[in-house]
Amino acid sequence: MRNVASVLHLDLDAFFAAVEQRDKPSLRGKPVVVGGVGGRGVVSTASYEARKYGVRSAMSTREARSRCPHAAFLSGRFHAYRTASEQVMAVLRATSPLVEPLSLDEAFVDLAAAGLPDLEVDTVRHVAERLRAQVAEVTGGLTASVGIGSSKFIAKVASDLDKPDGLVVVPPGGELDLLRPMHVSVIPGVGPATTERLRRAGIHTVADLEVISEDELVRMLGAAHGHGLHLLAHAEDDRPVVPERETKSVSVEGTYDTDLTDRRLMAALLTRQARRVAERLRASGLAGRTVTIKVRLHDFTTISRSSTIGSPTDAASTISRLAVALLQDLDTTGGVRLLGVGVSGLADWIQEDLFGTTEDDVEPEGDLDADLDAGAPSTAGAKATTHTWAPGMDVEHAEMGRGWVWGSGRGVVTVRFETAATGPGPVRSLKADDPALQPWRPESPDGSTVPDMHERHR
DNA sequence: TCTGGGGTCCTAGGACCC
DNA sequence: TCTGGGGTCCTAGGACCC
Repeated sequence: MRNVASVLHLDLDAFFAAVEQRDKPSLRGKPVVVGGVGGRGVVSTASYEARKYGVRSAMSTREARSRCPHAAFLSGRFHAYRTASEQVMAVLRATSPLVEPLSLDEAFVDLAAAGLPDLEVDTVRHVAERLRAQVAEVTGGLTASVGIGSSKFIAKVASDLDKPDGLVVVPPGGELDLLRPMHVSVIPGVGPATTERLRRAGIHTVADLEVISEDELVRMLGAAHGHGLHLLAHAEDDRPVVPERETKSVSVEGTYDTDLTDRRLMAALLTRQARRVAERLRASGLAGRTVTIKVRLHDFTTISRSSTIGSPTDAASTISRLAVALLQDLDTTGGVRLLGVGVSGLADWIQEDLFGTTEDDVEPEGDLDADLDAGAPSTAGAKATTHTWAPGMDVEHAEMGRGWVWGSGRGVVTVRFETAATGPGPVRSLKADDPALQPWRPESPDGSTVPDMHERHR
């Protein structure tokens, strides 16, 4: 917690529904529900007109229809939402370099990094009013609710206090007075399960929580959660605003309108999902070692199975083969309502098989593999070297100029390049004799660090 | 015909290594 | 023959968030 109100939280009001109303005037002033429109869909966002009828996020669309039959039910246009979101984030970033998006419609802004003359309440309030006006201007009239406080927690609570289209600044020193009467569920991380456990212990408000010892909370909720809750109950929150967060996993899942019973169909659906995961991994320059499938049975019990391979992959064929194999071990009698595939254990580099022995559905637009094959050193600037290792042999990294080659196993080498054209990133589809090809430089300042991966092969 | 999709973080147990 | 801990990795499940 800071001694000034310098953390801002901005939340776009009923965002998806508001974009629809903006783009289709006939929907303005009317109830609009955006979400899954299929038999098993749920509400993503309800306009304020629809909320009057009790329609809420995460409610099943069926229930929303029964509560508000005359609403417009829309499945959503994510491209439009992303565009609007990017416009808003650009406005925020023009105010401070420290902007942390939480989703398409929400972000924290660190005003301490905004270069303001001071961080007095009046000053930050003016900044917020200006931001809200700019948001409306660049998005064609979308409104946002803003909260400002001495921490993320307080800013987020504050932005909720005067929705929609509101602005609340919590002056430093006023945090506990604000929180004490509130229900424990205002604390981030306190969901239905935690609320129920606390309720059984007679704890309902933040004030109730405040007088419980940390030890007691840790006993009740576990180390991490108990400790975190104890801090937040005392309004102690030093979490920084972090602009970039590393992706940890990529997944695709789907719920089907009728339960699946045909295993061949399930395998085909997993394969299609694996392809989409692979596409997204490649688009982000990522690859991962752990493939996980998720299976939700007819009775809503959810099962996951994972398997981890020796080196990261972004190949649809590898991901789908592992996914389908994981499914084989599962009993799905009774039917499956959801299937999903995910990849985690991500690295931002890729292992190539130089000898072309894998079934890979990657279409190499250039033929980096072939050029590196058989020890053929490639090219200008890159000077790639090929090594062949015997099974079980220790593999060490080999420095090549300012770049690196890694490898493990027989005949497999991992190469990471960067090009003048694309900047850092995997460039597997580039021809090896492309003059733009430069060896990738390790990111550590002294150039001596190699990824952890290496340790595993020794 | 209750209960989405994309994520993050935590826990607990077992394997394995030193 | 018995008896350790500590650390890391992997797996499965659960809570939570938007």
